[in-house]
Amino acid sequence: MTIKKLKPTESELEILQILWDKENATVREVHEELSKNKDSGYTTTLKLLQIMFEKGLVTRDDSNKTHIYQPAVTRQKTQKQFLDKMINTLFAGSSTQLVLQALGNQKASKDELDEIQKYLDNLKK
Amino acid sequence: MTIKKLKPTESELEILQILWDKENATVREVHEELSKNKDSGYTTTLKLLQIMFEKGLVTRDDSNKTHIYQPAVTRQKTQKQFLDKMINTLFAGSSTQLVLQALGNQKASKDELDEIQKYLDNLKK
DNA sequence: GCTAAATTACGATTTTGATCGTAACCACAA
DNA sequence: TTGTGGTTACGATCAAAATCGTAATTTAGC
Repeated sequence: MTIKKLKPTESELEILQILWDKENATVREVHEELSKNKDSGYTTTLKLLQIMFEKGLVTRDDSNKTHIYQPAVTRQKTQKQFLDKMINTLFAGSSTQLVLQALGNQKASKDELDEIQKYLDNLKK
Repeated sequence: MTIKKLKPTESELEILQILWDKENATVREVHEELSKNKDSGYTTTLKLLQIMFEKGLVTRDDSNKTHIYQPAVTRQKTQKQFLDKMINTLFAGSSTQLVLQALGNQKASKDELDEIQKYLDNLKK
């Protein structure tokens, strides 16, 4: 069970986001969605998906002419992967620091804060 | 005063970390520190610092033969920059999600949890 | 079967980041 | 003066990622 430590690139992350949201999608669908934020050609998107397939980041159903892609890595695992990395390279290994910074940076609603609070209480047992 | 939105690369971040810790440092000092984790040549570190200087990520005192480098961007601002980016590309814009994930991933000490709690209380006013 | 439209496959190019080799430079001591 | 050790400057190379152009393939409609 060789755990492949493949870190998606920036572009691959954008595509994963779309696939996570849609569950699955064709190249065209992914491309349409991508086009809202950037403008690169259709074949670029295609190529990226092909590369991601080779890397094992996505799977695909190619039984029909138009292939259908699905994410092969979970949102959660990927989030964790990047969070850990970030904690190490930017927060000197302290997740607490990251949390404090995140809380300070963004304005969270009362409900959200409550949710965090609840989770905290739970953690502290 | 358009602050250039330069995103440090992975390698540049490693160097910034060192400079933030040391306040300032020579190329050799940075290189020594870097060498603990990776092994690349001295001139590589030098080149990186020169590029970072051109980008405005660091300043330097070159009044002496041995130049002394200082960070030109703050740890805080850089952390925020990457956090925001991450929240957008991986957490669908929800900082709360990121916080919960971070709290779940890493084990924090009682003291740290208390600290977060305190901060939370403060936020909720 | 034949063509048109859409798709995939694939190679080539471009860009960016990281790495290094070598020359030039400088200070100091023998 | 000359050489030595440590430094900066700079170009070249290497690797990875992103982008695109074009050919081949497939399917549907005639």
